Amino acid sequence: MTEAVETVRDTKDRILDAAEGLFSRQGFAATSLRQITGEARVNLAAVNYHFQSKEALIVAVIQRKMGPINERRLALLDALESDLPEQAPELERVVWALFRPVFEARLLGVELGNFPRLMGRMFTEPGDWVQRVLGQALGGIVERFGAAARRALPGLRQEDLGWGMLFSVGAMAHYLAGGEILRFLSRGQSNELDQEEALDRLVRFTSAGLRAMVTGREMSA
Amino acid sequence: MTEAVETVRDTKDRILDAAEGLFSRQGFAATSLRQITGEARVNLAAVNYHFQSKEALIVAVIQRKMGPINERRLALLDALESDLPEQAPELERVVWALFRPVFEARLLGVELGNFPRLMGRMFTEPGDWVQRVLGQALGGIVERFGAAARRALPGLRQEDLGWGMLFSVGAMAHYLAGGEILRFLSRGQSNELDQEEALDRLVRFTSAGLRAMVTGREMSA
DNA sequence: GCTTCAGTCATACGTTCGTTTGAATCATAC
DNA sequence: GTATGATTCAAACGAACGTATGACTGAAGC
Repeated sequence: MTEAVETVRDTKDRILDAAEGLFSRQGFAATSLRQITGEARVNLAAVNYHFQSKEALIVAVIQRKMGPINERRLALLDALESDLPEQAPELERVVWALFRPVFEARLLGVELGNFPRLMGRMFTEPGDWVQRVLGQALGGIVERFGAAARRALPGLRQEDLGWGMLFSVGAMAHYLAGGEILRFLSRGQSNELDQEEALDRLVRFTSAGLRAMVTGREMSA
Repeated sequence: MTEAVETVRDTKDRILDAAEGLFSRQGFAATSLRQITGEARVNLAAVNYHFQSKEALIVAVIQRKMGPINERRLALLDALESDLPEQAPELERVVWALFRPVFEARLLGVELGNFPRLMGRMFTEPGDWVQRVLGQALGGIVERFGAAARRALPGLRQEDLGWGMLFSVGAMAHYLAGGEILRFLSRGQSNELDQEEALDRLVRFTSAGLRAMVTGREMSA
């Protein structure tokens, strides 16, 4: 009985879900609307009806999950800072607040689904406008977490922070997007993708890397 | 006088050069053969004549630069190990030998051109067969450098190494592929892309991260 | 000087792409 | 029950895709 009725919300969400999964596995350019509507079992024209274009669909896919993730990030950082109002929080805790929301299976009732892997792809996805959407969505996040990191790590210059963030985001994105390559690099020794262990490892790796970015500033040559 | 004669080598290389640049900027799927032949100023059919297909062209683009890079990597590592035959080389030196060839402007007479950026993209590129080409090209490298890293870092388990390599490759790939995002993350403070500084930063970041992967191995619950 | 053959060229093939159209279908309100 | 507005549907659009074809070009071999 329930399956006979398919509301608009069903259709839009089914499109978004199918698109998210296919984009994460194949990338934006290599995924056709016919694949998406086929997997979502909706009519081809539904994409251009509910969204206006393929490009707008991509933006919708990103924004649906990116907003809640960023809210959660800020909430975690707020909690950290109000926990010890006087002193700066430990660097590991700041980094943890940045990465944790991406690893959470459920997020304020929002299933992440295939979004983490898609998020990993986005950062290296070609196309100026994808980068623009990403930059717009991350603007405030970079500012807040950058300030927190510099408070947690005295001596870290703005320039050092930029490099550290670049590498950290790369490490995260690569893990999230990584399919077979993890198993390959570790030669089968790594355990199956345990989210908690992965988050812990990532936090430790990037925190140590960030610390190594602060230098005594001897003139290099 | 020189421009009137265009040999086969000219044509094949012009295709490879144009393809490398376009692939690195747009990705494989989003780049059409007409774009490539247009930029290379050769006939459309030349691609399917000199290479058999678009897919084979991609493989050719990758292998042209990947081989020399890996040879150079092994040469640098050999030099390191024969330098101090008794003791293990410092971790930073091992990591340096792994990354340095990608950053070198000239490499055994081979111009790297747009390949570094393409290399950054490849790791997150969708498509099973791209991953297969990559894995095949990197097999020996992972083995040799993994062993060297474990000798440089006693206590680093195979599992730890797998995670560390995953994050390290991600950091490298993200920097190489990164276009505007570096300037964005650093809020305009970072200097222009200075290859030497970038390599130094990357080595410091990933070495510190790798060191943080070795743990006392208390059962994590 | 004729043959040979690797290379280049314009052109077209069949397919798939994103998008559009207009009719059919449905729930809701009166 | 009939009108209304939103949604779904099959079908088609023109454009762009990767690939294939066959004629043309030019230097090398004899």
